[in-house]
Amino acid sequence: MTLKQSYGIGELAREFDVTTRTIRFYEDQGLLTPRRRGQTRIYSPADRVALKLILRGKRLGFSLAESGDLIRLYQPTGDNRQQLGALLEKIEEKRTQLQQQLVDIQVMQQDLDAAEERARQALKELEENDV
Amino acid sequence: MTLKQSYGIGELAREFDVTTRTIRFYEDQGLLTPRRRGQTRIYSPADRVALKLILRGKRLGFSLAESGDLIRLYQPTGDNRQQLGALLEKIEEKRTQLQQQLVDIQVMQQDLDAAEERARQALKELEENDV
DNA sequence: AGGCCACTTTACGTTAACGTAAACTTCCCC
DNA sequence: GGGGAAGTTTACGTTAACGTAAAGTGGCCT
Repeated sequence: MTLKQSYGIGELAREFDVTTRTIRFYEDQGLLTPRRRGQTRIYSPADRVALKLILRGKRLGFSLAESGDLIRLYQPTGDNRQQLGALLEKIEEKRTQLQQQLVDIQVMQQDLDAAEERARQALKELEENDV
Repeated sequence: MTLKQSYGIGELAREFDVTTRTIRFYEDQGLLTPRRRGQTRIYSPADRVALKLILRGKRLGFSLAESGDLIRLYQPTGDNRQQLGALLEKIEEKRTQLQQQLVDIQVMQQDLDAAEERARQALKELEENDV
């Protein structure tokens, strides 16, 4: 048994812990493109991947527009040289941004280490005064 | 010659490339606490560090409230056990979040690698049709 | 048939994080 | 003493990313 090949909106909502409103909003923004059965939305595995990308982007502070860019980086569009060039530029740009974020995270982690150390030290001193 | 020990608002704005409006807004939110000379704001090195923290936080998608938490992690407040405990919890929480972000970044970097590879491949095929 | 889901559309409301404009004060310079 | 330049307060405006309500549709169960 391989992957499921279609999903309902409630199903996705539960899986990723977002509201159906949110999912429909992303469609409004052009980030998801479900087909319809009657008037009901049916989502493909590609839509599911896109949603996953969006939420990952959110955790990193990306705007929906930025996540839209990322999604498009995946869609192998019949491209000419112009577009492929622009694409490579965008990729490079994102790479730079991610690098910066990596550095930011590392610095913050060190800051947290220091803060924890100070807190533990303060606790220790309280203990000693207790004795 | 050591560090400067006070800064003007315009000075900070230029250094960090934000508007003075933004800096005053952060003060409104309780994230900066400049003293005054007359009616003019004078910022301490601590304020400058706080501002740096805020902007780093922004690059990682933190809200101002979250950055406010981080700033407070630095201010060695005369603490009792209760507060120190809560502090250590907060630190642990942030740590977890940063870990998740690290993973997210790594996955995205791999995705970018794949996207770049595909783009380069598409370019190559265009070249070959040109010959 | 009645009822209960899960789904739909439409539309107005909300919050965060500033932008933008207007109308001052202060200081410095010529 | 007139005019920038940089600072200030007050206040309304704006954008992104949804929340929230209202009213309707379609299936399935009993």
